[in-house]
Amino acid sequence: MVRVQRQFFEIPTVELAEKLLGKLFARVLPDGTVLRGKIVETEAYLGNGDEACHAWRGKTARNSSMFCMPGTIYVYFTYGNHYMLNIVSEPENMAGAVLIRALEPLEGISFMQRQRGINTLTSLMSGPGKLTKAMAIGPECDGRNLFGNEFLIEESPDIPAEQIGTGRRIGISRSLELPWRKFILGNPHVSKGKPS
DNA sequence: AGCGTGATCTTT
DNA sequence: AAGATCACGCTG
Repeated sequence: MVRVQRQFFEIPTVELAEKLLGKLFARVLPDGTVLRGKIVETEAYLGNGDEACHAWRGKTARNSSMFCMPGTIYVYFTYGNHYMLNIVSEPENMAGAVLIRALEPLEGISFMQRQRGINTLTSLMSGPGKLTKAMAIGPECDGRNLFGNEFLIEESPDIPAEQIGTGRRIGISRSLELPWRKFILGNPHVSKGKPS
């Protein structure tokens, strides 16, 4: 497996949301267990002009890692239960991130199933809250990055444009008009959530 | 379709 | 200090 270069993340956020489709997200646990999934659904969030973005009003304690260098990981807690995983984009001190909404499980599946308490595949990581639970990603991961030995994005061929679906983002109430959700058409691991 | 669950942010 | 909101997931 070949990791993507640092420059991979240094492109506009919406473009990055598309480029990440098909790439592999991997976590290596301290005991050497490898968890790996293919990114099949993403959403772009941009600090400037996007009222659905946590950082649209500026930097706060919660969203501060969104202002870090591209390739940083932004993890936050919501709805009293769920952690969300984002990959930070845009130059340092600018806010932007791509929410990872769904992964197709590839490796470490028994660990993931144990984490989730289920034994199916298509509902294992088909949602942003599900995939963090499956990969045991919590608040301690906020602010880490994809350049060490724990979290990696690995190369895989780009998804052809005709296989990429685009639409409104899910579960938000503002900036509904921005078509910044991207997903692989027909992939069974894409989340079942519907746009607002 | 309805609700749990708790941090964060806005408004008083 | 109180109230609203929330980049969700599960039951029914």
